[in-house]
Amino acid sequence: MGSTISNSVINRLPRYYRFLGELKAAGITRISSRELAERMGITASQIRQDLNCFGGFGQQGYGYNIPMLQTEIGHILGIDKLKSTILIGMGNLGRAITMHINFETKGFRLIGLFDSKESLVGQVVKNMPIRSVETLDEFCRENRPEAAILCIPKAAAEEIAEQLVNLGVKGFWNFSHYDLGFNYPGVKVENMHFGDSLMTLSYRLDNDKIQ
Amino acid sequence: MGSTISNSVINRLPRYYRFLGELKAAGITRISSRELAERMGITASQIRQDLNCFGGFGQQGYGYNIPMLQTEIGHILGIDKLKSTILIGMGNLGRAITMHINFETKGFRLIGLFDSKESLVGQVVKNMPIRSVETLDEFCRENRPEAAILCIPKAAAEEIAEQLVNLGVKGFWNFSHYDLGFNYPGVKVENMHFGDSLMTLSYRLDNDKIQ
DNA sequence: TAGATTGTTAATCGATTAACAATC
DNA sequence: TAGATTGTTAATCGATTAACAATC
Repeated sequence: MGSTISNSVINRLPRYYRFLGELKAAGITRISSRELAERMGITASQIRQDLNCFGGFGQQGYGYNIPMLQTEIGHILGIDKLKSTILIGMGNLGRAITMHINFETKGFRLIGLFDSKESLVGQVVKNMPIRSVETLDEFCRENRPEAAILCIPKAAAEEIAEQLVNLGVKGFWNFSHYDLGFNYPGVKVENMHFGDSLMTLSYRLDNDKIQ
Repeated sequence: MGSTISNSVINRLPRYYRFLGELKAAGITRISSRELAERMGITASQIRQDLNCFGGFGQQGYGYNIPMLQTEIGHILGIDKLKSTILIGMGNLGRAITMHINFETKGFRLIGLFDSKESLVGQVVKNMPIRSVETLDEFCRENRPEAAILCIPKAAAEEIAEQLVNLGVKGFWNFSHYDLGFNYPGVKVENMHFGDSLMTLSYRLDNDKIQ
């Protein structure tokens, strides 16, 4: 096992996790691939194929045990292994993410907030002080964050990403418009490109009128 | 032409638009598919295939004119046709999106902000008053928004989405954990599932160690 | 004209769906 | 046991890459 799982499969796992969580919350304990497929709007084949990348979690003639399957998928996603994370850029967006996201249920622990604006430094958000980016090196050498969240403009992101990669950061949750991806091979990047997503919606609204 | 363009192609268009914008800003006026491919980390074939879904924008022996190509892609994306949009849910996230996003350069015009919390109603953000969701029907019948941004929890999203679809909203930028997608055929949805993205990053950090 | 690079067709690759034997 | 549903192999479909003739 290892790195042979396709991106398409990995990107679907969180959605499975979510649907199974809802079913569990509704008190349902068992489901067939056929029924789950129907609820999710995909095919039963795809579900069985996807799951069997990681092992046989079902039982013939019965289906899948919902709480067990959810736990397994969470484990595959590594959300039970909290990874230390810092956030750079405490503007509107950074602040909202800090407040809004439940990191602990998604595999991360937010341990530091940073901004370059001196007027923000020292403010406390979610029980953490906003630190000066000047202290980033020191903080990282002491606390060894595995991941970083970039809520800063493109130009700043280029600089900071370089610095963080050198400090051993292995993964980025990237809200900037800087395409980190292929500049640092080996580093994992998940892009949240708001603008790209909006433009895609614009296209769909103006085109494919039917269905 | 019309609805025969694959999602893969459409999802790549905003990134082309972004890269061409940067090249234009750098004062470069001309580029070959080979060189653009190199900069973007994709193949030249893919660029030529993608562009030729919409027409021949290049010139043999020369390449592509950067400003012209960017304008064309913007036009394809429909970002030169502003679509009226409302935002529901003025918590941390909704507020950040209102402040942070440049809607006008991405095909949208934000015309209304809504929240159910009476304590927020009347507050002014970006020169717009936060309105009560009670007034949503009235506002939509008067202003006919084409799109809506959902920054509310799943349960609220289910209700509000139903209401908005009935009021003629044709597209959703969805930050909630409610999977609108297949409940309303014909309605366009772009999901921004923060949690899903974070979990995917978690997987990548814990797995595919090499490269 | 010769060189470069597109537009486009053909070949390859990967992902999704269908089918079915294994088995609970 | 009979019925149901998985795990898995085979078939199909779609997307990406390669190749090359057209043409600026």
